[in-house]
Amino acid sequence: MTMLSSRAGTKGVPRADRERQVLAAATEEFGRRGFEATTMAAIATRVGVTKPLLHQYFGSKQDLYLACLDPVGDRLLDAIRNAMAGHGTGAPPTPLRVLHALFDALDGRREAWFVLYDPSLPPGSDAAHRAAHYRDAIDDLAATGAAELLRTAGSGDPLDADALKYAWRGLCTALIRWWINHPDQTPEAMTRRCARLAAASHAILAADNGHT
Amino acid sequence: MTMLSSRAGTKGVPRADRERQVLAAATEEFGRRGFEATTMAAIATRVGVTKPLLHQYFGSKQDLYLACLDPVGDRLLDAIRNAMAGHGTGAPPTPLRVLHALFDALDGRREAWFVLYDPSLPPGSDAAHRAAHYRDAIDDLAATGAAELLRTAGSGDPLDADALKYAWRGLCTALIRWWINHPDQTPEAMTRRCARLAAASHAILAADNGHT
DNA sequence: AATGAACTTACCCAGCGGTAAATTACCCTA
DNA sequence: TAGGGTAATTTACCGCTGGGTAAGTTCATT
Repeated sequence: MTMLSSRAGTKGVPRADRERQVLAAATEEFGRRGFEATTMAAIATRVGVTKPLLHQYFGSKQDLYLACLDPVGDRLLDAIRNAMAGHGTGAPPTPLRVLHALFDALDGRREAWFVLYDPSLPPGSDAAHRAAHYRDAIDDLAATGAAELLRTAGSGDPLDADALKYAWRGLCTALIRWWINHPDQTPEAMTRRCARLAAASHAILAADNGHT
Repeated sequence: MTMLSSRAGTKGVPRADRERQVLAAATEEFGRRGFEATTMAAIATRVGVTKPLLHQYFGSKQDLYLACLDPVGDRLLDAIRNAMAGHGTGAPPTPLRVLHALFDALDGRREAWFVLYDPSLPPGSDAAHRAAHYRDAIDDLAATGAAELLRTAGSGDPLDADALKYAWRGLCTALIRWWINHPDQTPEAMTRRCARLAAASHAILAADNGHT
C-alpha cells in the first residue's frame, strides 16, 4: 500500500557529475553567505537534491567546505605566484599584475575569494586552520611585495609592512566585491579600471602632509 | 520547598546603568562576531546577567542591534562630515584627514565599525535597511571625494567613481581591522602610519603601465 | 506590609546538522 | 526475459542550539 508518490530513487545522474554540481553550488553559497549562514538544505535545493545526499557524498558540512576550499586555494595561490614571478621590463607593475591574475583566476567563480576569507568559520576547526594556511601562503607573497615596496621608500618599520599587507588584502577584497556587483565586467576591463584608479590616486597622494 | 538557592531578584543596578553596560557589550560582540553569530546569551553572560533581561530591556535581538547601531552610525557620520568640511591650506589631504577622524571616533570602540558593515544581517530586515542607510550616507560623502579626485585625474567614467568608493571603504575596513589586532597603537600613530604607507605606495604607482 | 523595580528559572518552538532506513531505477547475468 | 545486486535518492526522524516568553523570586523603598 506504499505505492503513492514516493519520489525517491535514482535520477540517473552519476555520482561524479552530482559531486561537481554540489561543489559548484556550495562554493558559491559559502562565498556569498559565509560558512555559518550557509545551510546544507540550501545547497541541496540549488542542486535539486536533498540534504542527506550531500552528507553521503561529502560527509559533514565542514568536509564539504574543505572540498570547496582546496581547489580555490590552490588556484589562487598559483595565480598569484605566477603573477609575482614574471616581471619583465616594460610589464605593468607587480600589484596590477597580481590583480589581473586574481580577476582571471576568479572569472566565473568570483565568490570563491570569500570562501578563503570567511570570518565565520568555527574557530579552532580544521576548516579554519586550512583556510588560514592558504591565507598565510598568500600573505607571505604579499609580504615580500610589501617589504620590497617599503624598502624602496626607505621605511624599515616591520609594522608598516604588516599594515600594508592588510591594506592590500582589503583592497583586493573590495575590488572583487565590486566586481561581483557588476557581472558584465571582464577581467581585462577590471584590470584597466584598477590601473586608472591607481593613476588617479597617485595624483592626490602627491600632496604632502604638513606634520611629522 | 522552593527555598533553595534562588539567585533571582535585583542586584541593585539601576536600569539606565545596566542598559549602558548591555549596549557596550552588545556593540563589541556584534562587531566582533557579526549579528548572526552573536548570541543573546553571550552578551548577557558578558554583562553578568541572563537572557530574558536583555529582551525585557531592549526587545528582540534586532531591536538590541538597532540600539547599538544608531549611536555608532551617528558618531561615524559626524566624524567624517567634519573631516571633509575642514580643509584649510597646509592641512593634510582629505583621505588622511578622514582616516584620522575615523581612528579618533573609533578609539575605545574599534569593533563598532563592523557593526555598520555587518554582512550577516538578515536581508530585508529593518536592521539591514538602517545599516544600509548609514552606509549610504557615508558612501555619499566618499563619492564626492572620489568624484573630485577622478575629475582632477581626467576620468569621467561614473563606474570608476563607484569602484573607487568601494576600494576606499575596503581600505578603511582593512586598516581598522589591523588596528584592532594592534591595541597599543594610538589614533595618531595610526594616522602617521597611513601617511607613510601612502607615500610608499606613491613611489610604486609612479611607474606607468604600458597598455591603454 | 505593600508596591514596584530588577532579575532569574523553566519552558516552548523553530531551524539546522546529521542519520537510519526505505524506495526507485539501472545493469548485468543466467 | 525474469530476477538480483547495486547505485542514487528520498522520507522520516533525533538532538541540539538559540530566540523568545511566562511566571515567579528577591530587594529596596515608603
